[in-house]
Amino acid sequence: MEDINFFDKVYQVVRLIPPGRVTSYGAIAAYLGTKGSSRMVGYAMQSARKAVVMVPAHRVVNRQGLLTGKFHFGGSTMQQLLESEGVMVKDDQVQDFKSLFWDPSIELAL
DNA sequence: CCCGTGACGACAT
DNA sequence: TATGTCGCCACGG
Repeated sequence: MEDINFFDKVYQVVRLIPPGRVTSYGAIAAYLGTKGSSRMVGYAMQSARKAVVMVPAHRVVNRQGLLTGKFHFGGSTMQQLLESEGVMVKDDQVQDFKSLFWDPSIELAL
C-alpha cells in the first residue's frame, strides 16, 4: 500500500469521498500521515486534473469549507458541481459544511 | 543540484 | 475576531 506515490494516495482517498459530501485538504493529509503537508494535497489535486482516472476534486475544500480551488477547475465551476450533488454553496463557501464534512480518518478508520 | 512556488493549516499578534 | 507569518514538502525550471 505504501508503494504508491503520495499523489496516488490522495487520489484514492478523494475518490472514496461519497457524493454530497466534502472533506478538507488537511483531513486527507492527516489520514495519509502527513498532516503538515496539507499543501501537497492541494498540489496533488492540480495534478489529479491530468490523472488517468477522474478525481472528484470538487469535493475537496479547505478547512473553512471554502472553495479555494474553484479557479483552477477551469470552465465549469466547482460550486456548480457541488450543488449538483446536493451541496449548498454560497459565496464560495459550503453551507452546513460541518454536517457534510467527511473525515477519512473516521469514515475509513480501520 | 538549487531556488521558487503553492487547491493549506496552525499559531502569533 | 481579523490579519500576518511560518512551516510543510513535492515538482518544475
